[in-house]
Amino acid sequence: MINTGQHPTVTQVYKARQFCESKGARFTLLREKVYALLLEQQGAVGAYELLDALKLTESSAKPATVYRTLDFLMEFGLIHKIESTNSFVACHHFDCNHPVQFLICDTCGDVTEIQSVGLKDTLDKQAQSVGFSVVNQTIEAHGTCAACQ
Amino acid sequence: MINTGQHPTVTQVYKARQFCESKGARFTLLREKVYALLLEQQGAVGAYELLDALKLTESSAKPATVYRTLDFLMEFGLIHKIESTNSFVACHHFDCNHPVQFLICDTCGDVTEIQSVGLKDTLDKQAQSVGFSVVNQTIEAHGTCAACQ
DNA sequence: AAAATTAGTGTTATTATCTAACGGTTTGTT
DNA sequence: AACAAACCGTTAGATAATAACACTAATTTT
Repeated sequence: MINTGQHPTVTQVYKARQFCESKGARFTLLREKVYALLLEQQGAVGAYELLDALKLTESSAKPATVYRTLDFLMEFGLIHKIESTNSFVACHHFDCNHPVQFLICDTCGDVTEIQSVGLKDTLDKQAQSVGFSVVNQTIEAHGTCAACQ
Repeated sequence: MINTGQHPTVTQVYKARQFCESKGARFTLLREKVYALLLEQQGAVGAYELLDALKLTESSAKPATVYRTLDFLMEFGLIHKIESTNSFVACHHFDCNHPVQFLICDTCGDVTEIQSVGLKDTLDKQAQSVGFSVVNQTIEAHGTCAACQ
């Protein structure tokens, strides 16, 4: 790690660039900006909220701009979509290949990512037992986080 | 069970009416129609697809009509929303109070409901271990069903 | 280096999903 | 009968997402 002492977002963006380039994908300025914006958010953000933020430095940004960029970032696992709220969160450990589940606090909006292999396997096995082969999972829990109780 | 020998939908609608009325809720004609329509579908249906079907017998139906009705049916557990596809499925065992997870076949569109208490508990415990208290869960697996393999 | 190909972006338009608000009607309660 | 609550019709609009096409930048091939 070269960027020791940098602002967390800077470090994370650097990691993301390395990661993308190592896979032969281009981490363009637009992609960097969107990823950085998501990193700065606490909780998940809708695409249009993100669009508004992006417009501050990219006046030409339009819905398609954002959705295309989000698609790219999702494809490489740099961000995740929260299906139950149609919103997006940055992922901090795209490099390891863990399953993903979310704890979404309905009070403060905070989103915690957990990576339970056990949970994933349990669902896979349940599916297997009825002959269903799982390609991807959506596991999201809504409730109240520790801080809000 | 009084309706022995009836068409499955008829029986199920009857059960739903009993269930709602036992809870002091009105199972109106509109609600019955929407629930029956969902029962007849295989797989999940979007609200607008449902709206089109409903219009055949309820020409005044509008988006709000459908969404209000879906909200009611969800509140009483007669149907479920599939968050990852913004669509809806009828539930056949609203009377028992099991957790719900879905297996969604991306090939044929079929949706299988499973009720794994173990899966629910596993997620609850994972959440608890970080002080998060779960109110409701969204668990959906996409992949290929037995018939499509 | 030029040409060809691929990937990325700008832009316009449109579709899909969902909700707010208000008024009238039906149902249940006092 | 009067009242309150729940339900539905209707209009309007908000929010979420995609299609299609032209143009530009990067990469690969020749």
